[in-house]
Amino acid sequence: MMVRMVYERRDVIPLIGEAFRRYGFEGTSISRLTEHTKLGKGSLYNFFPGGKDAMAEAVLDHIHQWFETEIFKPLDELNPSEALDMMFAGVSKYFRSGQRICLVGAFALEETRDRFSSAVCSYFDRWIHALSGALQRSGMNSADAGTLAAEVVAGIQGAIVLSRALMDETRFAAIIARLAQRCRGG
Amino acid sequence: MMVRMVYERRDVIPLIGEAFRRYGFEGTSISRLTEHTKLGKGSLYNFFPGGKDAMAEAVLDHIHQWFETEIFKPLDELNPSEALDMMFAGVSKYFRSGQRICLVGAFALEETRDRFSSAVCSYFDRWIHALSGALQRSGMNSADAGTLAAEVVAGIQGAIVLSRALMDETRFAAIIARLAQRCRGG
DNA sequence: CTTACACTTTACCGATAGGTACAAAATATC
DNA sequence: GATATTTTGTACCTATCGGTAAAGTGTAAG
Repeated sequence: MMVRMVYERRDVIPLIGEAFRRYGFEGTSISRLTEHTKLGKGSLYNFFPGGKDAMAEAVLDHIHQWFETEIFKPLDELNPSEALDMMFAGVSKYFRSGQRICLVGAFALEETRDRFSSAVCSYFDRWIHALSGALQRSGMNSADAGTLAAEVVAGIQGAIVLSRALMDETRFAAIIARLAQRCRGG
Repeated sequence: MMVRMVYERRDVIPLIGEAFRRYGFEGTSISRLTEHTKLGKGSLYNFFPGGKDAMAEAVLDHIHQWFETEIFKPLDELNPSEALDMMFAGVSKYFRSGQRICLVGAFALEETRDRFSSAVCSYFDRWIHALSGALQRSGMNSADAGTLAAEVVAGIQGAIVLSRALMDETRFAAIIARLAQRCRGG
């Protein structure tokens, strides 16, 4: 077994993710990634023999894992009220009040959706079902919980778009607050 | 004055817009635009001496004009209930139940936002204010109307993201229906 | 018919795209 | 320390990128 190196595959995935966030999938060139990761082309293709597509796949998987442990699992297992607080606080921090985009949402809007459709689909599907489950455990009936869950997940995506478009972080916070309120039955 | 030709500048703008929608700004190459518009490179640069940026600017302007006459003006001038119906019906048709993306929203997520920030910002600003005005005329107080307007515009953007991610048009319709219901005070 | 101008076609430009080849260097195993 | 394996740097490949130049073609006004 090798001793932990400064740059392993798993260390470079978040850096690639940030580059995709900033420039989009098409707008991120390999040479831009070498600057951003401080890794040569050879190293990049050594870690990701599948090229840019494989990098995107790895990034999407990494994101899904983060949400799985930080958001989805708590929604499944914790008591609903606590889990909902955790979710809204978690996404506000993760998306930096809308200044950091949701890469999965951005991919859904691009042509790249077709290339990574299963990753994109499973992320949102998992989120909605986890949220819907928590809402049901908090006393909501199944149909209402499903509708509200989809509404909330969509609302978060929309809040990112809007706060970035208007370059106003407070928009994100305001919309998130309203969504949280409605989950509490307001 | 010249006789109306088959391809004028204004005829080609929607075609360029559709290409941007499908492939994104970075993903749309000039050669792809020549195929999509059936115009040579020379013709394109004759119509848009500023290149791809000028094309995007023209497309954004064209979109804003469409919304101005079909959505924003009615919200300003018609009676609120009628204007709201028109808005929800209009966007559902325009975005083809989420299968056709909002280019302005997509630009807000990309790096291109910085290049076209004023067009992106004014589009959403205008929409929110027009909607807020209609909601106020329907009896809502100013603060609530402003909050709900932002929520609805964000919700529409989120509905596009979600329905595309899940490849399910019915999601779009369901979320739009709920947003409409809340505008009617439900 | 001629002149003027709008439009199109074609060839071309340097830069950069994603990707490969391969030798050198670093590291791990024995 | 010798050997096997990973990791890295560099040079290189073809294709395409956005954009330009200029000659040619069509149309319209005088």
